[in-house]
Amino acid sequence: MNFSEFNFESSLQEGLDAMGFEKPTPVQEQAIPVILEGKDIIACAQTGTGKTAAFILPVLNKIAQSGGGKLDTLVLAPTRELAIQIDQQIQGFAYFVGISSIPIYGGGDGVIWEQQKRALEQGAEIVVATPGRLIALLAGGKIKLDTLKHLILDEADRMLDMGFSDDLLTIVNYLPKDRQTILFSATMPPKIRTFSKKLLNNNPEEISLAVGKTAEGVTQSAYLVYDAQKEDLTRHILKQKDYEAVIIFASTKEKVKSLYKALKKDIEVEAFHSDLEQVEREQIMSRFKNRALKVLIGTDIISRGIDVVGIELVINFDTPNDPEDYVHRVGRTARADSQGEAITFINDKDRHKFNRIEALIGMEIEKLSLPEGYPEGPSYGSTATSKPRHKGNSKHKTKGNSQYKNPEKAERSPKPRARQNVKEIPSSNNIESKEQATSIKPRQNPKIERSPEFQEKPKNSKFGSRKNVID
DNA sequence: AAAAAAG
Repeated sequence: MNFSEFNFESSLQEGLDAMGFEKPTPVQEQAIPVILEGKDIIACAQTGTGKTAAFILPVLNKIAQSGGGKLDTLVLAPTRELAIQIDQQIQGFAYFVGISSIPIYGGGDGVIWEQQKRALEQGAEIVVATPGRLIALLAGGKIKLDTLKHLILDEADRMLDMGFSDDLLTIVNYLPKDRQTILFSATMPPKIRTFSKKLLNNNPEEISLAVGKTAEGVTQSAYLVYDAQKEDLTRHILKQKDYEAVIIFASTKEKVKSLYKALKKDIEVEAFHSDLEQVEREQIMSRFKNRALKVLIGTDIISRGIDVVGIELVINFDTPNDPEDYVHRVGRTARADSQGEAITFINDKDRHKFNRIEALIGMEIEKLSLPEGYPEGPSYGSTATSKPRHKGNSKHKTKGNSQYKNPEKAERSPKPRARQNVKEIPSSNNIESKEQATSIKPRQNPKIERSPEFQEKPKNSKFGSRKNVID
């Protein structure tokens, strides 16, 4: 299969040639003909599969055929970063067909707001938006969507999880009934099905690609640790290699902030979460994408979709609450067939969460022994307060990052251990006392200082020779 | 149970 078989307009095909796009990914191969036909579509596909190109290429082709000049397509995304990124990718393709796209999202201190208003006045065929700001614009009559032909919902499951259901219905009320609706979702829970009935026409085409799978190029492993050991272990891991691009995920904004404060003393890191100013978010993301920043600590705001080429290591400082989030976090690495590493910290309370993750991805992830000199972490198969639990899922092991691998521990089936009743690390333990000392330090101002050299604009991806697996 | 998104 080759892109040329879709019979795109010559300008679009030339663009694809110029960008080095030859073979469509599976989701592109399945979705593009359906969208070209004009049918509504529900596509179950994960990030990293080339989703953006899958929906935008056929849409661009249709706009090019119609001559453009009118607002034609609305793309909705759950986070601002995702909206920005989708817009940039669209611009990369749209350039070749003389079509324009603008991003619409909140935050930004009025500056971004002004830019967005100006862009809207100039007009564009495609708008990529987060729901809140778009509704504000619609309500204020600043944007008209009555010429719209295509509605695309990206990460629909996430948007519903985030409580956007009502917002989406509000937006849809502003749209013509006679339109094509394209829904992408990483998962297909009943909630999405019910919801899609409200937005899509009677007989949408459904396509589904492998879901809940982590990329093959990712070496996954985990440590059983006490919370007090996590920070030190993070430092240890970061020292093992001269990593160029690492994301550390923590489960709350407060955890992200406190880990940031602790690590920034001797490592150049930034924190990424929704409490930051939008300009800071964009600057940090830009630095990270440009490799000016090597280590980023973030909440799940950056777990989905964010495409940074060449992330070598993902550390799950906290076990993700939602098994789907594990797949998404880990999916930040090993993109576009590259290699990557994912290490998850599991504390005593997170064991059941991790079991659910292993069930979702259908394999057991190797539990590594803590490095030399570290006190023993919690045991996996039992808790201090309950009877030892059997761990049924003794499936095949993943290949290990054998750096700290203790074969004896990795291979044996978990069983109650001599130390299993130790609830916390003994107070004589060095790590424990050191960690506690850091954790009771007074809060610092969460505002981040920026030096002027980091004020550069995001890199334009327009002419980048990016592969078609970005989304 | 927490994350994000409109001020």
